[in-house]
Amino acid sequence: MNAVRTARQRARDELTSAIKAEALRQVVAEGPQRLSLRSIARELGMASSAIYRYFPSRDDLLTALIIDAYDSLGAAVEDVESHVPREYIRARWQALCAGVRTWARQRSQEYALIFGSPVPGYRAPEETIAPASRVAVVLGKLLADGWAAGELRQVQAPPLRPGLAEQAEGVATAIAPDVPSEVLARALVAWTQLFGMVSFELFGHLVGSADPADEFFEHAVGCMADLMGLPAE
Amino acid sequence: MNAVRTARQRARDELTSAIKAEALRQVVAEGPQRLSLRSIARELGMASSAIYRYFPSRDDLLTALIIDAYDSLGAAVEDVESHVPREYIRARWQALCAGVRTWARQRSQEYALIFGSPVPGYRAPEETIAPASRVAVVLGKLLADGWAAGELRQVQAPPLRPGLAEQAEGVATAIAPDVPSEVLARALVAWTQLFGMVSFELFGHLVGSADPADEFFEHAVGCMADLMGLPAE
DNA sequence: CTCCTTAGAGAGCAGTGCTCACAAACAGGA
DNA sequence: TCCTGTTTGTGAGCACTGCTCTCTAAGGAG
Repeated sequence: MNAVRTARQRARDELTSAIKAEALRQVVAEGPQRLSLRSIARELGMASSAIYRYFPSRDDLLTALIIDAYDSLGAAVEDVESHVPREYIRARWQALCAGVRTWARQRSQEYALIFGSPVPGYRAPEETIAPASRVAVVLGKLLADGWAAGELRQVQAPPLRPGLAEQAEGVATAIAPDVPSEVLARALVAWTQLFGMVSFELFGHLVGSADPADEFFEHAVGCMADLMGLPAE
Repeated sequence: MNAVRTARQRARDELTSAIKAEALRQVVAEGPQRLSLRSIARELGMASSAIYRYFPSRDDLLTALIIDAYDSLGAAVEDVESHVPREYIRARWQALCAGVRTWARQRSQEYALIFGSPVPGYRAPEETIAPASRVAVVLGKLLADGWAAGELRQVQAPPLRPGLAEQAEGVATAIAPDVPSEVLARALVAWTQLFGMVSFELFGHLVGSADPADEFFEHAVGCMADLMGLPAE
């Protein structure tokens, strides 16, 4: 194994990403349904069977795209959230939410790839876990900061059943040390609300009620901030 | 046109539902991806081209399944909710939520059909709207009852921007007359939370945090009940 | 009984994912 | 430098898909 990659390895890397790029192009243009290995091969001027030297199956190609999508979303959210001064906890939450929504609207097919219905029989492989949790990590940090600064208001809510308390504890130790499980349980509620709302907007379930969804989105983000006890501003 | 259906019409109706039944069987067994007109035809002992006398395309068959799924969900939720005494507003909300979740877990492929990513290029046709709103109607009624009985507590929340107020007003006149738009806006938040949570559970996004999700579900339902100002019990 | 509509059959088209045997190109050791 | 084993790319081929077309054979209404 050499630090200088061989010509073969370089070519392989290049073709691998060329295939992914063309695959992504097709998914964006026509949705994952119509992603076709043969047409990728055609576009790249190679035999369709050659693709299989790079991805063992169509599903594996899709999985690669999913990982990239998770990473892209994570990076986008990290970016917008990082531009908010650390002490403005609520603004950081708002930035996180806006980041998710903006990314989702700009790259709806990739969003659908991650948060839409999983392909039947498809089990998310190990390697999706880390990129998938990037956004959650941002939320965890923001809560930890708020808690450490003593800025999280007490919120009246149902007490936690022991199993849930334990689960929340587990999440805490993973991404938000010291934050009480009551807060994390409610954060999980806010979390599912956020993605539920974005999914509904993108998948057309808000047509006829809150579409366009800009103001509704802002309102919901505020409600959830209150639910988590984030400071007023 | 006769009240007595002709033999031909009877045969058509029967075959239409036989096709749908076999299609549903396949979707449940292997997911919508693998639904194949040819294998339906094979299973029914007919030529594949004959299917097209009943459904102009594969997508149309899927649309028919989607409508059935909406109706099935609506009926299930209406049923469990109707067994709760009318005056227990909070219990009715809990029943609604439990009904959605139970149905979703029992018929996850059909749930994915409705709330998963829509097929690209697919626009929900007119005829899906009515069955799609059955569950929403249940929620609307429950809120209207609570409001009429003066049981909805005031909840402190961000004020509504004019556009959202108008949208909420529209929803109100459709399914929950007289209920103030503030309440309905928050109900929409609860609504998206509910389906976001169920989707996350079904699609595996809670693995590693709140899985199994029973207690988390109960907690979230309670939080959302509070958000809407539903009475304590 | 006639005539028109409709249901079904079967061949065929263009496309798919994926496999396999084969031939080049490459990489590293002798 | 040659030689050998591994990688890459090829093209034919299999079994399948959605969908269209033409043709035949059954209803059903007058």
